[in-house]
Amino acid sequence: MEALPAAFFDRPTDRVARDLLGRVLETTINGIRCRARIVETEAYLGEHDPACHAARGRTRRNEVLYGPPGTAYVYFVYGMHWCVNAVTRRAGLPSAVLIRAAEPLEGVATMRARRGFAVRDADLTSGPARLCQAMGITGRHNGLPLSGPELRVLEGTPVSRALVLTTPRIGVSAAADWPLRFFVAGSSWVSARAANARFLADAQG
DNA sequence: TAAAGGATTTTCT
DNA sequence: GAAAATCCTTTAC
Repeated sequence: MEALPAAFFDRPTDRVARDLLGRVLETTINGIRCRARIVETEAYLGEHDPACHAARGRTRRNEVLYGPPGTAYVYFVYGMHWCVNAVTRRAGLPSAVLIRAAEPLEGVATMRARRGFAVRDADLTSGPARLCQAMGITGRHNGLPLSGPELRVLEGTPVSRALVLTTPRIGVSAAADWPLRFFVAGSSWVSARAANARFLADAQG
């Protein structure tokens, strides 16, 4: 399977987020290969998007967002978790797609070991920080191309149907009421947050 | 089964 | 000093 070219990511961010569903995230760390099929993404559009890390301009933390498309933006949150993004659009335009959940395909035993053997299968990779922990992605990978030896996004098989959720933030600080843009494939491996948003969307008709 | 609170540290005000 | 693109455990119903 081929890695997606940088040109794939040099497009409007919401389109990249939609098109990443069904693609395959691959890590090869210490010679151990893990693969997972992406089932949930989230688009962060740029400096004008208050949810985006670049909303308040360029800082040391977010400078990778301003770099070329097709690189990994890996950041640390809540004092303990890593999350991985694919940087989109040309250098100077700070936007990215957060990879929120995936379905384990290969290297599942390693994922289980990294996550702790007590976790249930359904919790292995169903969240942005869970996914990074299972795949072995850390700050070491920040700024690396997504077609490198350790970290890649492969062609996979794009999904024909997807759910697009534009929702208020759920379960985070109450003051933040700007919309988030989730893209979800039909899968049982989505995060609790997307499942909740999906439920709310259904409930509202 | 849902809701609430803690963990833990970087980042920016 | 406060908040953060989260996860996990505990507590209550």
